[in-house]
Amino acid sequence: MEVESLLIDDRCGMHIDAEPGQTVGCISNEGSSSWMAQLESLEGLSQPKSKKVDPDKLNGRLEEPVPSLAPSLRESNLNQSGSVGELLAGGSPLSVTTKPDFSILKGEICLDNLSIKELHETFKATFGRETTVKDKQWLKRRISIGLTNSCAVSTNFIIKDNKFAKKGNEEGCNGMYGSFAKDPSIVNQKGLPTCLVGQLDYHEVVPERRLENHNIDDYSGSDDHKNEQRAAKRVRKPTKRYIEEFSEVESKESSGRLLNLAKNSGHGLMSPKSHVRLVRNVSSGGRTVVTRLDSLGGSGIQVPCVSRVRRSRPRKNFMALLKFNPSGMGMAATLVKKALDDHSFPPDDGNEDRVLKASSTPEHVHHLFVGMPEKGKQFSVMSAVGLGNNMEMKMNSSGDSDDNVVTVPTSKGGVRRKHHRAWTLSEVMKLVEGVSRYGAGRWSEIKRLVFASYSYRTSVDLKDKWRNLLKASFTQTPPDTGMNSRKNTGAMPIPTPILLKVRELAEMQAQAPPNLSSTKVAGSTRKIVHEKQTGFL
DNA sequence: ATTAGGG
DNA sequence: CCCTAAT
Repeated sequence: MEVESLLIDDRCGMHIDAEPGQTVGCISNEGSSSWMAQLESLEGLSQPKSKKVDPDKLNGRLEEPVPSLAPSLRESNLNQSGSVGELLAGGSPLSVTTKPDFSILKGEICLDNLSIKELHETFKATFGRETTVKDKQWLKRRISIGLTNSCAVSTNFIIKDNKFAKKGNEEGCNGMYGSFAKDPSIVNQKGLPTCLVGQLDYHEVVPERRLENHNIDDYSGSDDHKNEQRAAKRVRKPTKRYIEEFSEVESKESSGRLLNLAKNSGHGLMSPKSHVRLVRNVSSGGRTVVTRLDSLGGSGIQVPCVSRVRRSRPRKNFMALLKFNPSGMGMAATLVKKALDDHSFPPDDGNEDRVLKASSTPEHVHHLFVGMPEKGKQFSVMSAVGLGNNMEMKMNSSGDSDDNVVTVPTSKGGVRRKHHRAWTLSEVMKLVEGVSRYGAGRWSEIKRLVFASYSYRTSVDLKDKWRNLLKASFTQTPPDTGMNSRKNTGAMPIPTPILLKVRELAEMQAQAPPNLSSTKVAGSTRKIVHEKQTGFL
């Protein structure tokens, strides 16, 4: 934390002196030339009098620093590993995969003043990938770290006692790297400056690491973790609830990406872009687990991304079986149940926020047979591959309480169930209309005829909603029951006219409850009901 | 499979 | 919304 704030401060302070439009902080790791260019430009930058450096000049001066820097490196045995010398001298392996567009990062780098959107842009410029995180603190921190690790630890900074400090202007590269060499605490076994090591890890310029699927987002890596811990406090493992929640949100925003991932990973053809943006973890089993960078606690950690699918109730008989042998099944039963919950695909649910479902398609699904000694039977359940990987986490992480009821905090204080779908006004109106047409109670009818397209509304839902509407209509319409407007529920208050209509229907149907006898005898229930109601409409 | 009602 | 009993 110290380091971070220090960095930000420095950056801000430093930037005040800098001319706008000037790249600050040696941002680019695009290639050797730019790297050196940045060093050079920074030299100028640190001097208040320096004016905007025009690109041409920069290029013209490119040659100069290289020779001067290289010798100094040799002297400080930094090039023992070879790669470092290469890295700094040219042909840098840096950013082989990642090609951030640092051009965006001109001028304003004082992260504190940036809006979320700007931070996003900066983030993209820094890491070459998008982010959906809206946490300003996190963004700033991440960008800060990114820039630092990138190569910002340039001529303007030296590292001393694990802390960054601004360096005098004309010290030159010698001084900088000299200090590295002199301070053993910041030089690792290979003699690499720790900041550079971090840089390597961070941008996975080392081929082997890339093969291990470490990438920008992967902070679970041990090495990265060490670096990370220095800047951010530890955070607890994400809970199941958190994971699910975030996954759902994310799935809406990046479902395309995820789909892309699923598709590409199967063919082993990841587009460069998606490679940068997505986090793919291929476990030893060869299973693909989608993970994502998370902002939990402000430090990036990798969190399994559970594909959200609208759950449907397990088959009744299945539940019955579970009940028959709740203890015998033990863990297995629970696991199976969870599998059902998370990976059963309803036949309908045609629209909205279900896109993700495609990413956990049957190919990733296999049948799991669970023996039932008592019954001498077997039954199969759907279980997604990869579930096993998450299973332990899913089970354990929910150690705190967890009654299997996933709730989500609302904008206000309260919490609400996970799979809640707020009733829209149009839905309510349709409901009312349906009731008026077919009568309250005929919910399967209404569902079929009016809510055919709303797959997520079951007849029971309609019924429940109607019940609520009734309550509301009799409650609220009179000059605001007792106190005015109950705490403004946050949910849309349902227009009074509709409520009135509801009450009308209710009162009317209370008087003339659908007498099955007559309707059945008459054989034209609908007509009767309809006629009665139209009179009031 | 539907409904009604309680939770 | 979920769950269950009663149809």
